[in-house]
Amino acid sequence: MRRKVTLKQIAKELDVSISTVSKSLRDSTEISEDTRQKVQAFAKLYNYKPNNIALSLKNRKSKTICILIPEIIHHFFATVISGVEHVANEKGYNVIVCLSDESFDKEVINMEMLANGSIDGFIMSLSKETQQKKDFHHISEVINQGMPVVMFDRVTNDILCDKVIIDDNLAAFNATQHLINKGFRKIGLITTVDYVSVGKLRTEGYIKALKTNDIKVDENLILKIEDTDNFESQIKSLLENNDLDAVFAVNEIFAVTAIKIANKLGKKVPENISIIGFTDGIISKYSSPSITTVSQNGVKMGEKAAKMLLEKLEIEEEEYEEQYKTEVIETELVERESTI
Amino acid sequence: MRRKVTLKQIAKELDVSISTVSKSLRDSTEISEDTRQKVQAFAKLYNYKPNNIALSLKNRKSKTICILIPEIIHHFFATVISGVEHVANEKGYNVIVCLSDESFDKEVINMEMLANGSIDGFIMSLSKETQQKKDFHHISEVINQGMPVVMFDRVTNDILCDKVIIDDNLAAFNATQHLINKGFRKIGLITTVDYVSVGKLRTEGYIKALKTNDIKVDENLILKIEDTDNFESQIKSLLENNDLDAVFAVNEIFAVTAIKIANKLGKKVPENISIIGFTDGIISKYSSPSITTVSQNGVKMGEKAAKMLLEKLEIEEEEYEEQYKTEVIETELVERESTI
DNA sequence: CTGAAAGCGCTTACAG
DNA sequence: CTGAAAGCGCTTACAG
Repeated sequence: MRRKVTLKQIAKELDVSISTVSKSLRDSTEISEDTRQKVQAFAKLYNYKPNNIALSLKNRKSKTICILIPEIIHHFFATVISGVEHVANEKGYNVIVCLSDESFDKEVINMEMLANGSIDGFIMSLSKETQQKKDFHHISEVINQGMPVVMFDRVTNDILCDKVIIDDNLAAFNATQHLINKGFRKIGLITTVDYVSVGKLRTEGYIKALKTNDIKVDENLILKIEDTDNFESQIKSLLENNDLDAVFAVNEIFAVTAIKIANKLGKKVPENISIIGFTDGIISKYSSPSITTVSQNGVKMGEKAAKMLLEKLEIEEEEYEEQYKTEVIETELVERESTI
Repeated sequence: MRRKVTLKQIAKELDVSISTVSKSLRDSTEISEDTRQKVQAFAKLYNYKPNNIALSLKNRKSKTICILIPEIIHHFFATVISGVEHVANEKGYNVIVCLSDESFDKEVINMEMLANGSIDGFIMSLSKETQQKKDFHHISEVINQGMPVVMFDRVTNDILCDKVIIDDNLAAFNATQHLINKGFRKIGLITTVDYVSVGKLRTEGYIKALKTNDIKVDENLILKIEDTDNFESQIKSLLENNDLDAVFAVNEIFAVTAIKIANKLGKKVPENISIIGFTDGIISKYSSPSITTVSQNGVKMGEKAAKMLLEKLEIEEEEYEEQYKTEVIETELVERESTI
């Protein structure tokens, strides 16, 4: 077991100063061709690699960014990570992934822990609990310290920073309009409780589409799910008690569950009831029937968020101006087998 | 925008030495109650947090580990990350997630980049390309430097280190035996090419089960898929050209695709053909019919791997002995609707 | 062309 | 009880 070699050791071996070694390795013209070659050869032989931590301390940046998300099991977040990772790696940045598990406390702890030099910036999507509490002090604190933050998907207007979102309202409007265009009027909505920002926006888009088409909004057709553990029975009641033409679900789990329950109730999808989901994940793709869905393009969101963050990190402090952008990523309706 | 406060600044403000500040904050008994309180109050007011990077450099450890995986989009890997993250966070460690994208080069670059002080240890699953090349020098190099590595799932016998695996052979044997017990004899296998270690082991388990039950192994019923882009047609031929009773697929994508194709060919699952998959992911759970599958328990694998790694990290260098364990995580057959 | 010094932000053995 | 010094591993302005 041979420990990593340091500049100091090389200097000692070669009987030169540490400065000379450092400069030689960085190809400084200050150093004679001769010494440079000697040092470089030696360094190569011993497989010298500069210590990242020392560099971080010296440069006051870690070349590492953090993506802080509520859950990794959700396919959407996994795709975002994938997008972030690619852009970051390309620019020589590492990515720390942190999970808040939808908990406010964990979100705070994670941010405080990493904001002390470990990372250069955050990409984050709010936990449910944070959205509910509307307490964002941990985020504004980090921003106040001069650390850039990019929020995506679950964002808040209470914090000024770069954001990457989709137009949830419009996407939901379009999905609903698509169903209306097929001639449906009794369209159910399976959504989340209102404090989840994207759920609320999607609900609004649905309502707007109905109103635009002079369809009366029937609260009985709107199911707001709070608890992700036991929502099957709620969906069952919705489908049982209302003779729906179609359903718009704000995520793919709700959509696929609706299909399963419809089947059990003897309603064929899409013959008897059409279903549209949200988020183009593997469930939608591999479900039978495969699910027509609003494609959210997590990879693109991640890439964009990473690009925005790195841009902020790369500009010199002097020319830094506080100017925040909100990028809206295009969604598209992917038609599959769950709609006629 | 107010920068993070340092010991130096506090020292200056309070007109004491940096050492005194440092000791006060660490509650050293060397310091008078008075100074201690004064310093602590001031630090709290200015929200002082020690700089992680400086601590890392000083302590020669970063309290960060890396999980290096081929893909994050695969649900299995996402669950492993989740397990690793929980255990690590509990012990005050951060987790860097790196993706090799199944590429040998990316795996090497990632490891070399992080092995220089950024992290204290690796948890990893080999990329396909690495398994194919059988080139593991990057891993042995890291281990030689004294950095602990824990491999999981896709491991190799060529490297001595801690490992967390499932008994792929046995799990496949059991799954196949389950089908045989139902009275099936014409059982197809959809697997990967042999250089993917787990694919090979699962293939062997399948063959062993057949042989144990005196069923002739028919190579025509074994489909080895190399390219994940275009395997539908291959599965289609398999199902079309052979009147199978059942299919054992080594992952859930293959399993769900088999179901879809069977449906299209007019074969009902499970009435006409039973299907068992591998990896208990969301696809298996939400597919219609839901899929009977070998549950791999990624969370548990991740937790175990993290525990093993942290254990190595926490023991003192002196008492460190090179002793490697291979933990086998139990699998279980989750019966659902795709088998009779 | 080479090296000593200062510094990034911290800790700690040692001196006073 | 307090502080100066050395050190973690590096870079770089400056002196010689």
